[in-house]
Amino acid sequence: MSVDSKDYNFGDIEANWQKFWDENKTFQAEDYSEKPKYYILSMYPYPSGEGLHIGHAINYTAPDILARYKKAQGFNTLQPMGWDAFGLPTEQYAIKTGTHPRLVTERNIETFRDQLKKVGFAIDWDREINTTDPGYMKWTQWIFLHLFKRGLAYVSDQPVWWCPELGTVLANEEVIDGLSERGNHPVERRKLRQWVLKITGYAERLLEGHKDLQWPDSSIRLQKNWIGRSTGAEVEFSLEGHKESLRIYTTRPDTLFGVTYMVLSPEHPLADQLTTEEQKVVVEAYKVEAAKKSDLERTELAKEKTGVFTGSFAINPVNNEKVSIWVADYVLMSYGTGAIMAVPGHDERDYEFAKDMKLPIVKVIEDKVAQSKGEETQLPYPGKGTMVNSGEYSDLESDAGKTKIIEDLESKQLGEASVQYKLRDWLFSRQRYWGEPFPVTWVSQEDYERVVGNADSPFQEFLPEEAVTFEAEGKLHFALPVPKNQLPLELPDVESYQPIGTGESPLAGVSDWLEIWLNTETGDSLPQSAPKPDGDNWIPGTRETNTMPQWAGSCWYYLRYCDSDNTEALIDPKLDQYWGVPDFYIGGAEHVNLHLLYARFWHQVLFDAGVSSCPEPFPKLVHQGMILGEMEYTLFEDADGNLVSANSMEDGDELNKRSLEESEVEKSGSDWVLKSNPSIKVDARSHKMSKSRGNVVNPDQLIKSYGADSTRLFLMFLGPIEDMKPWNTQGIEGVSRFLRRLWKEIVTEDRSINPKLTDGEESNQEVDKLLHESIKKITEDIERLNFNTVVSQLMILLNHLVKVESYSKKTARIFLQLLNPLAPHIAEELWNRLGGKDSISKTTWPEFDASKLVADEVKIVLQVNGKHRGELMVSVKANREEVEKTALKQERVQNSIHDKTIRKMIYVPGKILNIVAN
RNA sequence: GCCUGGAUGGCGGAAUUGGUAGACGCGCCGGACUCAAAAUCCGGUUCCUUCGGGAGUGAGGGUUCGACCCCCUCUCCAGGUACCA
Repeated sequence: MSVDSKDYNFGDIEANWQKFWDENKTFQAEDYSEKPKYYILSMYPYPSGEGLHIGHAINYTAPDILARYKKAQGFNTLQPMGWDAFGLPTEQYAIKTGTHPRLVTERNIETFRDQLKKVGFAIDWDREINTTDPGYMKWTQWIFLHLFKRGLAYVSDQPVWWCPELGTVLANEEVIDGLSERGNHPVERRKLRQWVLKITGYAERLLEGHKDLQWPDSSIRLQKNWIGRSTGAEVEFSLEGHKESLRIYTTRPDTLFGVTYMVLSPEHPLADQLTTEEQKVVVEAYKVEAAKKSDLERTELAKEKTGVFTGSFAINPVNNEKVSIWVADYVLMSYGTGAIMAVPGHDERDYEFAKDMKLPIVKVIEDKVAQSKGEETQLPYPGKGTMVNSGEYSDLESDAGKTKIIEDLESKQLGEASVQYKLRDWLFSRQRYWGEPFPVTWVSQEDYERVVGNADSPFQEFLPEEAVTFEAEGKLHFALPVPKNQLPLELPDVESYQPIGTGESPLAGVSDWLEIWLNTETGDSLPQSAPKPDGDNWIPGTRETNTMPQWAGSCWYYLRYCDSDNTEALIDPKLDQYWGVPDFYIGGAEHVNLHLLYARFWHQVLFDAGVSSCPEPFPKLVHQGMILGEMEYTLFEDADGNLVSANSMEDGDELNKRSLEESEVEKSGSDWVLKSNPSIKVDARSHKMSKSRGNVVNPDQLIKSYGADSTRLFLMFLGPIEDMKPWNTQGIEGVSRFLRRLWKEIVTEDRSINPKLTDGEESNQEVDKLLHESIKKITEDIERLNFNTVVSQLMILLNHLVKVESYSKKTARIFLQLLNPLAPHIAEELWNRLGGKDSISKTTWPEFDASKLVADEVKIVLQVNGKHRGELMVSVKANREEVEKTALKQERVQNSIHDKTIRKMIYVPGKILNIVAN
């Protein structure tokens, strides 16, 4: 099995063992194995045309080490791989080149798979999935139907981000500062028919579920903030001269006495009614202006508050005071009730607005901290405190007052406690071709009711309690689910993937697919271009033209790996019982508020539907840090060619940048300066790898020059997996040298095994001790994912082995087992040459022998007043008195204490003796 | 603004419970081998020093016999988020 070579010929060795693993299915996960299961998952890649990135390599190497280690520990490990293959870049490439996206996708996957195999991952390739595969898509659509049936999917004509350049609508998350996340094109508001998923219905569950998750605290906090639960009250304000009342949401009912005006969002339904004749022109103009304003302008730094008076007044329910009602765009329609009570004394935004509009400001909360210092409460004071100027509630503390006011309002039916979330429902449709079609047919009300009335029809399974409808040109359309027997609903082949410009997807132009005759008995369909078949079971229908966003497929892919070929069910319940959900999930922290939240939502629905037996999809989550490009040094020049120090730049300065070589700069204090002119500071930092910056490191190139093992080792040696760390190509020499040294230590010039390796047990005690220390440390470090120190320890061990006269083959084999998770190819090869049968990947992880770790002597560090003053080797049995006596005789200790009196001595057995003297 | 992380030699990083700061590696310096170079091997490498020592983990203070580690204040960097009432 081994390669016939006297040198460390990593190219042949790696190809040989990769083939071996493939052919022997070494890393196949076994369904229903007796062994305990361990399911390791990494976020699957989007197979872009650019191929594998060094970030992918590091992302997949860490879990691969864990997978190989767990396998050696006796687990039935599952490490799968798949493709998140729907998506915009592929579609855009198709538009540009006229190639079918399916073809582009296949090609890209081919490349990615080859590249991943060349890194040598212990993946069970038999379970590979592809979100664009109809056999996969079927179940994505099936899950959508579950959401549909449960009333969690609805259609809404709503303003969405429309990107003219991309010809599509984007989700809030895909718009950053008014520009598209992909491509940085400007976006604008446009109203379009959209599918929306009611993720807000699961907000509470999503928060509750957090308590059982082993996630980084910061990620939990991020999701918590994103969901943004707040508690307060909804309060009714009656309106002067109107029957209706105005409902507002506040988190601070304790400030009700401080209300001096009210604000409606410009889109508020009562805005028109409340506008008096005299104010009509002003309010109308303001509303038009606000509607035109993009969110880009709303989020612009200059947050000057604007607004206009409606001419109407509201009555404060707690004190019957009359307050003016305004319209202002600092109040959002999409949060709370779209209207607020303004308390300028205790809210910064209201304060700012009140100042500008010269509205009254009242203090109703006393800042106790200021008070205790004898100072006045500074307004606006948004904190809690003692209520003042609040009638019968005065002198109560904020929290107590809050509770009491809510109670009183509730008893008078003027308000009630209320919980609000920042989280919005999930805009779930895209106007694209390359995505999952919605399994929905639009039919007339009459036809819909007929289907509903037919208890035997295959449509029944997914009919919602309340019909999903939308109105267009005065006609109401009803959403009929595509029955399970008709899934998957596949994409039609089209000539052009170009957006048709109306905002609708290219599918809207494919009439043979779009307009159908639908059989209400069987669910079958025919294009309307064909004559209508006989019988009144055939009704006309129109398919949904939106497609699902890329998130859809990734919301549940981890379940499919457990049963990737099942055509009858998403997952066999028995396999769900066996594999459950991943025991370990790793991926970028940037997915916390999107993919990870969406997937949790879907999973909870699938749990409710009985598809999964686990309440949460990802019980343990780890993020890997980004790899930055190599350190770059930048020099700045002004327009006249004068050098400018990096720290003295102003924002508005127009400066030319020039890249410098490392040899042109040096460090001075904490700054980097120009060698030729040390008064000029240069900018020194690592940047995110990007094509445009030209600092992308290609893993193929590294593997070609150094081998997959060196590459893997180096990626891990770079630093802790969760940290962001800069790349440094030179550094790979170190680990490469280490593997070459290892090779030469075991294989001699004539291809035989180095004669210094002996048969039988290890007879060198020092070697044995270090070996067992290494087993212990490496085992613990892998468990803690500290792979960088695993590499260090292996280096320390090898350095020692190289130095000693001889050691046993047994020791060498254990070394290879410890190395195997990180550098599996060379480990397999040398294992084999040392006479190992089969594959090292099938061997059991070595255990350390604690008895080998104890030494006869220990080193005691001597300190005087906490300062290092030498060290002492003493027997482990030495008692305190002996150590103290010997220590005091030491010359360096004597020198430091001779003119002082010893006050006390602190002794930590086996570690330290600190003599306190003055 | 708010919420998270983080800051240790020229560089990446180590120090697991408060106990020798700088493991391991890169780079650099010196040496061996070589006609020479590469590769390899050996030694050195935080700073200052009168060679006794002294200083030192972003800055300043505190707790402690003893602090990279705990507490307070501040600076800078990175990420997230932002009129959410």
